[in-house]
Amino acid sequence: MVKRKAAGQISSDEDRMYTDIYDAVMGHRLPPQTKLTELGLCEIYGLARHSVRKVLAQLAEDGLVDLLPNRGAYIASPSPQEGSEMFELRQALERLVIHNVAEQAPATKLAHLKDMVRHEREAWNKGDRPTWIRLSADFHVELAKLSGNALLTDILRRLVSRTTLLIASIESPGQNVCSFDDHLDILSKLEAGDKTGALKSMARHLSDCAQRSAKTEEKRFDLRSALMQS
Amino acid sequence: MVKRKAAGQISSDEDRMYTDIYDAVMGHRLPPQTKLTELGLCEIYGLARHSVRKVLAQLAEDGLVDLLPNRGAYIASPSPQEGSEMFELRQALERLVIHNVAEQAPATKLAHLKDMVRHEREAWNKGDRPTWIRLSADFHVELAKLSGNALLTDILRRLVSRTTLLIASIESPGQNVCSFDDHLDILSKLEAGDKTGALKSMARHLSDCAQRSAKTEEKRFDLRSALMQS
DNA sequence: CAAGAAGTGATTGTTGACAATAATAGGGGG
DNA sequence: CCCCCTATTATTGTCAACAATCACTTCTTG
Repeated sequence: MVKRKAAGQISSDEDRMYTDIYDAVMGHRLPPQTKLTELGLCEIYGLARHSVRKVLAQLAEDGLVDLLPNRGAYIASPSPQEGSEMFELRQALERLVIHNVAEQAPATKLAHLKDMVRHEREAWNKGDRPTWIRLSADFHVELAKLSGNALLTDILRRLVSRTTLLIASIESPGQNVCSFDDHLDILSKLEAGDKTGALKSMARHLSDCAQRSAKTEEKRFDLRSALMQS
Repeated sequence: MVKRKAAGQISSDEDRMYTDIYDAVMGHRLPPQTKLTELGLCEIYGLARHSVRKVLAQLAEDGLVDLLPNRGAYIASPSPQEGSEMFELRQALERLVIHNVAEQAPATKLAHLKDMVRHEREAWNKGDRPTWIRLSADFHVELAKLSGNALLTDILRRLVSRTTLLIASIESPGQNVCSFDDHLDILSKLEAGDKTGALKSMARHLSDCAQRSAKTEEKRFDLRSALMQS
């Protein structure tokens, strides 16, 4: 469950709308550039327009939707440029995460993460893609929590959402983009007290993800240019 | 001037309110924990309450005010814990900034920054503390812009605001907390192509700032405990 | 006299109506 | 036949009144 800061109380319906859209985006039932009309969401969730706008603002803040003035809310579609910026940032931030966890976090806390990876694998095996994608993202956020830096966790949480949105738009279901094997590898390095190894594993993991998403975006671009010629 | 993303158009009055409060906080004319009542701000800026609430939400998003449900908006007062978290993050992010600027940015772009530092020194010499603090913060943001990573710039901008708020609450006007000498040092290292040196200068600069703010916060705490005994 | 409870005033949160803007469809001129 | 201009419709942005909540004063009671 995604936590948000106190900014006017949050009704349970608003919370539901947020997570619904989040899940729908991650399961790419809501493809990028889909328009979300306020009135439509009002009817679906029985909320006042004001509340809908509040949730949309939160989604925009987390980078999941783009809010165009006088034109409405659209599911975000990160450009390749933004994609590489995200991963560059994540490299810097998750390096700090690993550093702090390796230095400070007790090994007992890592058990929780191992459970998560187990569930990740289960979801993958069952073909439950939305759950898998969500857990795959949560792994990085939960790891960040162990760093003890709340600010870092919050920023990384948003960044992971955006990254996941990027990945969710990839249409190759056979390819696993953010492997639980990698996650398990990072965990075992941390358990063994091998900080340098953990740093390397994380760096490679992120670099792999970045490359994969960049490649598929390139493919998408080629496809478009191919259509242009016809 | 602080740029914000498109999220419903921004009237010039709303913009003015944002920058006014920003400046007032930085010049510590608005000390932490000061309450900002909506109606008061409405009268001052001739805005509707709705607009005021929108700006307050933005300020909260940037970490300058705390928004307590049903209790109103208060100028934020970062705890020592948050303070150290901020600087830890800035160390990681600004290392990335320096790295990118050293690798990519053309030296000609650095001229602009040199001008800024000049103005910084002027403001300091004139005793214009608000302007100095603002320029001192802007230096880091403008440097981040040269990194070419818009996401990084945006995150760092908020972080710098929060840091500056922390620093602004320090009551020793004689002490310069974020020296332009340091800024100049970083610039010259970058100009000379000395990436390692620039990284070190930046790291030391931030570490100095962190230490100073931590020290004064400790002092404040002592003062409070002293009052408790009376 | 102190502590707690109820009432009052001030402040925030929400709802619905109105205004402004952008997307769409239809018609006239080139 | 295509393009541009205008009218209509749909959607977003803003405003003002209403409801809920909180802070404070006053009154009662042990």
